Amino acid sequence: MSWFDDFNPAQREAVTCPDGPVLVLAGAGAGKTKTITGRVAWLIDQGVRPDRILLLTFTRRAADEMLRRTERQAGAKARKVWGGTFHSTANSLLRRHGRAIGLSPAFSVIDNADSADLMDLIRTDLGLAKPDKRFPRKDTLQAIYGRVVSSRLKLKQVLEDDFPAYQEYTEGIRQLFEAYATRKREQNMLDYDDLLLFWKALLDTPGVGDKVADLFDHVLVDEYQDTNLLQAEILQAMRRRKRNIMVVGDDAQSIYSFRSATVRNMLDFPKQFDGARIIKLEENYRSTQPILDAANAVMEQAKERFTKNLFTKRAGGAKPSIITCRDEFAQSNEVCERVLAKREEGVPLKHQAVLFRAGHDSDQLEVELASRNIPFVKYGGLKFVEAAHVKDLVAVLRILENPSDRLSWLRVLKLLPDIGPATATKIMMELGVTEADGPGNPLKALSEAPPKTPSGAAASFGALRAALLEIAGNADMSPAAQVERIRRFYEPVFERVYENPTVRLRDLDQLELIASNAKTRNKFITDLTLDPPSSTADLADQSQIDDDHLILSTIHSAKGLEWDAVHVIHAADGKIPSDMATGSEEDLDEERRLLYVAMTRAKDSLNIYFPLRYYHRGRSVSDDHAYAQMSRFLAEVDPGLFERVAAVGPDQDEGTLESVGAVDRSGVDAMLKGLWAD
DNA sequence: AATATCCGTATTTTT
DNA sequence: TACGGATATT
Repeated sequence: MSWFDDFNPAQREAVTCPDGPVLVLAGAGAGKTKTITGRVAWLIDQGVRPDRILLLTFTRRAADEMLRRTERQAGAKARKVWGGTFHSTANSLLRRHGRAIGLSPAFSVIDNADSADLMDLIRTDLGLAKPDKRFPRKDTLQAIYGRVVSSRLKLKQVLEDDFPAYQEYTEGIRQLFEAYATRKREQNMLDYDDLLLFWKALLDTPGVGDKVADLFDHVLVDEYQDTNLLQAEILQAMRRRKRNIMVVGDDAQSIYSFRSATVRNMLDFPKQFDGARIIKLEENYRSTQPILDAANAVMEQAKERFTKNLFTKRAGGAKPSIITCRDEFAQSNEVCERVLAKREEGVPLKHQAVLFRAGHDSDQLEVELASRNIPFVKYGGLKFVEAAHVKDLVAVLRILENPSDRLSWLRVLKLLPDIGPATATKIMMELGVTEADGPGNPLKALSEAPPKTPSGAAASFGALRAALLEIAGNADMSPAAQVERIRRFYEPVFERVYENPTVRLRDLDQLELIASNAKTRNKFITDLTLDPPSSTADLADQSQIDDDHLILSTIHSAKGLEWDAVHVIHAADGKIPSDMATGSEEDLDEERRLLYVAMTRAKDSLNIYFPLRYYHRGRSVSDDHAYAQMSRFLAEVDPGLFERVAAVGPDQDEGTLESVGAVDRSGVDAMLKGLWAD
């Protein structure tokens, strides 16, 4: 078998090991993807049915990439492998088998923002917002809830550990969460946490649980260090009869603890799965030794340290550079220069990436790239589906899909003039949009007995009604056509509600474009929440994207990827580590791992930039600025591991007028005096 | 009851 | 800053 030859002994062991639990510890660049895809291909080759293999990955994109690679080795039948994220797998399983636990297959999936809105609603309904003002706000509630579910800890414990300021509201919060769960159940809605929770519940249900678990002969899990306790429990339940499971991960690359991911899952795996075989992949095939040396040095300072150092047989290579820039503008300039220089050396743009901590860290660079006509695609930090206007339009689709979805009704109705929460509630009552999924049919009511509305809202309510009824009465309408039809109602409304309609209008175009790729409305809505566009390329007209383009990405979104040349920007204290994450040693260690992940994405060339000065953006034209320190993670390692460079950027000193002629204050003085004369 | 205005505060990463 | 939330106004 030809593809089989270029595995090293450890990889080969992982690929061909016999049935049973296996833990693969794979350092950065050790051929993790290759090993997993090799394993899947090998299993298929051994006669395992592809549709009985479950491959759990971190993103939809990773799953697609792996299946594509498996296909090369095992042929087209590899397409039948179940691949996806925990959440998307839960979604599929629950749509098929959810009836067994009283879940209608048409359930809708809500994102964190919707979940927070619903909690906010309940908070008001229960009167919890009133008595004092320190009751947690909706986003905090959402965070607490997610933490309780995914860490499997008690509410009391979570509040004590992570939200001590709210401990006195424990009872109120508990009440609210109970009501929240009930409402979701009544309205047939699942949030992200529920997807996992219900999957677990399905597995725990006598009779059904075993059947679901037995759907798969083999389960493989990528990026295991970034799973949470609930996910580990799901895996245990999935594998209680057939114990064939392989998990692959690297404890040094765990960067999702904010989502309750815990490396404990990796450490405990041998306990959870008795007799687990442990295989270590330590040889790095990606980076040059100087890059690895620097990355290892950064990790050495971690408080808690697991991994041994990575090594490579790749000889030579330049030391990574740390480039000190005068300010952010100089940084952008320097990145552009170096990217272009690399391209001159023969490294195409798409084999280069610029990485950063937060989505907006690339804003200034994007301006510079655009002005120089350097094409780029950005991954991560996209807020497309969270934008209010996108949510508005999707809410109309949600109403059509699930007419008892009060949250969406409320959102849409409140857009209309003279309709606020009170009137909206009244209208919902008239339509029979009940809490419970009752016998009433709101759309039928809308058609037969239109509710009374304030006179100011009459016209736009009529437009909404027409759109809803037309789409509901036309079963053949494609998702894109539905979006188009809704826009006819929405755009006039939207121009009244939002300040800058023109910019936002483009998002609606993009939404329509995405809809045109969807088969059904339900799938469109679900995909939008479960697998939202993750890059600017997902949003752009494909023909508009240059063949060769630079990659911009948050470090989180860069996970698992590699490039010839990597440029890490904003390596300043306050950015990496983020100011928001310097509270505890654990937080700091995670930020450190983040930098480690960024550095180990590089194959041949690694440039790390940090601006000395940050201007306070905003208000006046003053030159308010603060000086930054180099990231503490870099400052504390042996300077000999890096090449240090200073870049001042383009010359900004253009001379001042004062130096050109004589000084004349008389005009200004007269003007100032004149201000106060009557 | 809806909307305009003001004030204070959080501010990241993603399924 | 920009946004959410509380208060003032229509």
